[in-house]
Amino acid sequence: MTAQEKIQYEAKAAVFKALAHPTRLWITNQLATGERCVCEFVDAMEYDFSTISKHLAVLKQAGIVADEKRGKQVFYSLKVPCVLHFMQCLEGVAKATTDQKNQE
Amino acid sequence: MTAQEKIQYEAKAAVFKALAHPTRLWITNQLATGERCVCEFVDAMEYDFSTISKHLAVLKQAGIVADEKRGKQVFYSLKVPCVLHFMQCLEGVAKATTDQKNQE
DNA sequence: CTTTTATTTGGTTAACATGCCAAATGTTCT
DNA sequence: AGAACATTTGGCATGTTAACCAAATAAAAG
Repeated sequence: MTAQEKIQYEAKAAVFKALAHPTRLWITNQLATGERCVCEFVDAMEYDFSTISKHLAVLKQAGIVADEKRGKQVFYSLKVPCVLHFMQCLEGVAKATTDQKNQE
Repeated sequence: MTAQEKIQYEAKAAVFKALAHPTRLWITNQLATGERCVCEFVDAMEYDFSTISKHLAVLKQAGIVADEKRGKQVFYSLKVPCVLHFMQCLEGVAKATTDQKNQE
């Protein structure tokens, strides 16, 4: 593996890492149908404002979402729609692992 | 979010988490063209046998790869090819973040 | 059956992630 | 300007991850 390749894999791994949390995955999925205000996420989840805000910062930093301030509110939107396709593909994998857990 | 949905997102996040490491992403990509023996990964990377083995265990646990012992060696293969498509899609995102880093 | 080869498992340590609270920032309304 | 609202930032406690080394297992060869 060359130094260049290493950088490439690190960059891609960072994107996976940003998505590797149920809350952030849920947020991403919420953006499938269009932009959302931070307040909408907070209302729908049991978490603190600051917690949601930090999750959004992680997604933004990874280049997965974009933010735009309009008035007092901040709206987030999805920059990488292919995440949704991949999530769909994982439907089966996730089912297998949860079934496995239930068996134990 | 219902309890059922929560479980779904947790299961999918677990898959992202398993892929969220440069070494594991590289391993996954190596499997694109077919199965590989553990020893091949160790030869190509600078890491310890045990380190590689643990990365493979993470991928296996997540349902991303399958393992098969043949003789003294263990061969790993890719169970979820759509990971490769997604990695390809991330080409652009990863490039943007590395460019951003270079600018700093 | 002992040695060699291939791989996994256990233990340890340092770095990182997550959630909450409190405080800071920025925007609109009065 | 000052109050009120929406969001971000900093700090802290707790839990998790990643790497190495050493020891354990498992198959094959001598």
